[in-house]
Amino acid sequence: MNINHMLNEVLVKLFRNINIIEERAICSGEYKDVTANDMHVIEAIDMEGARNMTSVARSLGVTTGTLTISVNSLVKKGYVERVRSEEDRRVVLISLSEKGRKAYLHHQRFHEQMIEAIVTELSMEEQVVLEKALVKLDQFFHSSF
Amino acid sequence: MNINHMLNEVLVKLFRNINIIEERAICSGEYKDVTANDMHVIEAIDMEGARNMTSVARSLGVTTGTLTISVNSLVKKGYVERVRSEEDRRVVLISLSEKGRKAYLHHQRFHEQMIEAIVTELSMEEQVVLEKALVKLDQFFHSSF
DNA sequence: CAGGACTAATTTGACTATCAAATTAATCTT
DNA sequence: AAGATTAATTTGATAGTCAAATTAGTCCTG
Repeated sequence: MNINHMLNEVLVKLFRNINIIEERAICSGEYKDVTANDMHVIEAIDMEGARNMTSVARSLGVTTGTLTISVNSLVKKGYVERVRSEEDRRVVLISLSEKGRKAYLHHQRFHEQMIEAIVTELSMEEQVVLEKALVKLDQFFHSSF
Repeated sequence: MNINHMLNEVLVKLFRNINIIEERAICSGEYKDVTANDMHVIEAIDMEGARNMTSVARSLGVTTGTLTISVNSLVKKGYVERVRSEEDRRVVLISLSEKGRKAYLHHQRFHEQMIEAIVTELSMEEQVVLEKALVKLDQFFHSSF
């Protein structure tokens, strides 16, 4: 089996399962009520400061209407706080609650474990090659779409 | 910035955007009515022969109920054909129509271009390293979930 | 400074994807 | 032939998504 087939196979598998995999990782902890989508929103809001709906929606690549629904549920579950801006009362600022910040950090550990599992047993030179390949993949996506 | 952080960043980006990216690739062609999910079903049915619902559902990791809905829509759009098995009349065999096979091949080209973009400019030694890293990634997913 | 244009967010209506559980229909077993 | 099993579909519920309509607030211009 050549490298192209290998790569294709692994990438196809990732394409198909990446959400399922991440969902399982997210739900396997103490944060059973957090969906993969919820976690993406939590990651986008980020640890520090409060962001308005439009900018978070844009960085997630969804409409603000969609984000409103997601945030409704995250507020109800207690991960996110909603505050109307004082400067411009049209604007809604969203930020992570204490529980939200904890969930965020919990998920970061999943990412760290994943990276650890991959780079462990790879030499420095090999790590550099992997990085190079991933950057190429990223460029491919940016150039094509 | 160290290698772990870079790897994490690229992987997180992939995790977040991989479906959006593939969806755009699928819809950007002449097959505007094919969703990413539709394409996964088409890939699972495969070019040759007819497969029954249960086995396709299993290889997709969804329930047969879910697959029934997906196949309803694919049949309506003309990508998939449904035939009751003669040997066992409980069984439904699904296969790609001519249009379905064309869509499948069209999507394969996207995969090939992607692989090409990654492998190009990597030496043989580097390709071997990349393969090793991807096997690790795959193992991580299998062992953890 | 009032009316109109614009902007931010939410709501609404529609659709896709998903599951578990109930149902239907066919086959196998004893 | 009855009961158990199996394959697929249907049903009822939920999440995520968009486009378009709506609501509410701000800005601009005559």
